[in-house]
Amino acid sequence: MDHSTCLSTSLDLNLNPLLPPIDDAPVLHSPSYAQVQVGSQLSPQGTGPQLVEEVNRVRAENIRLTEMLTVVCENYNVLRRQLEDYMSCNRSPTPCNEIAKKRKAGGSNGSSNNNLPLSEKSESSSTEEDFKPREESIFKAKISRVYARTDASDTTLIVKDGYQWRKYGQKVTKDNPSPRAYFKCSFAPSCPVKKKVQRSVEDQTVIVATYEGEHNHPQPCQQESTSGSNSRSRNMNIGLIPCSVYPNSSGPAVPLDLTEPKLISATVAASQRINTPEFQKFLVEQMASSLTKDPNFTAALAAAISGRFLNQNLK
DNA sequence: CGATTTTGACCCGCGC
DNA sequence: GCGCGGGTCAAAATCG
Repeated sequence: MDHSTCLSTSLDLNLNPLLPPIDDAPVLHSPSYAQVQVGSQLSPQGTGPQLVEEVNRVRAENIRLTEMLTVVCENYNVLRRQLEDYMSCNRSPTPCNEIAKKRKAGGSNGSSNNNLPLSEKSESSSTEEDFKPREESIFKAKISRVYARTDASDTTLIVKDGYQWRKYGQKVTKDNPSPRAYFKCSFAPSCPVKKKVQRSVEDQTVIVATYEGEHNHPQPCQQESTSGSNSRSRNMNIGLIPCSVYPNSSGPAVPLDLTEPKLISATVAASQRINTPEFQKFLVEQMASSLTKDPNFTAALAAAISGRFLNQNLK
């Protein structure tokens, strides 16, 4: 993605040149915005040295903002390359270990660790040492939370993450009246991933899905495989849409865009998806959204654009 | 009939 | 040692 693309498509500030200057804009204490107000109130007849000086200042501001945008886009490209590098580094099919998973030493089935799937048997052996340099970051990725908003009337605990799950238990926990559902990946025992799904205490329309472990296989689900209300595919959920991620930032582990657990746990699928136009567009939108939420940036950009309009009018 | 879900029972860690 | 609570098992039920 080049800079021009970024600049031309992503910054939807709703600035319409046909519209008159916004007078009821929120109070901004940015000096740039103050300059716009001064400039926009100048009458065409005001052609003194003061006006020339003002125009020059706005031009300089415009140039400065253009440079800022260039820097922002360059930073974006750098971050994107780093993300791609990270994805490719984690493309190894070796499943990562589950955190501190304690299997019963002698369970009711009398089994020992010999019954553990291969991915778990390696847990305490060399694998742990092999990944020691990156141990901390990987372990943080082992348990992740996804917040999905659903209908309050929807009683199903479904989080659309693209993987197929098999429910193996349900419990009502002490701190939450809503039942907690326990799922295993349908590829178990070869895939050790589990997830717990429960409605949020604060907001019943929000489902909190806690993932443990990482999938060692790509997403099995295809769109056409889930047609109808087949109960056996009820957990074969397709495509966690970014907007379904809980946007509230008050939570301790709100996954946003690139740290979204699905992307981390399914690095293979993610690394393929990152090159799709949809993902690129999503990244650009996220970037634009972050920028436009910054009042200083918005004010400065508005000043630059207004200055350009003013500049054109004076020509 | 096989795959999946449901749900009560059981296991086990932890705090007291 | 005991009770509590979260997590898991497994038989029965359900579904297509």
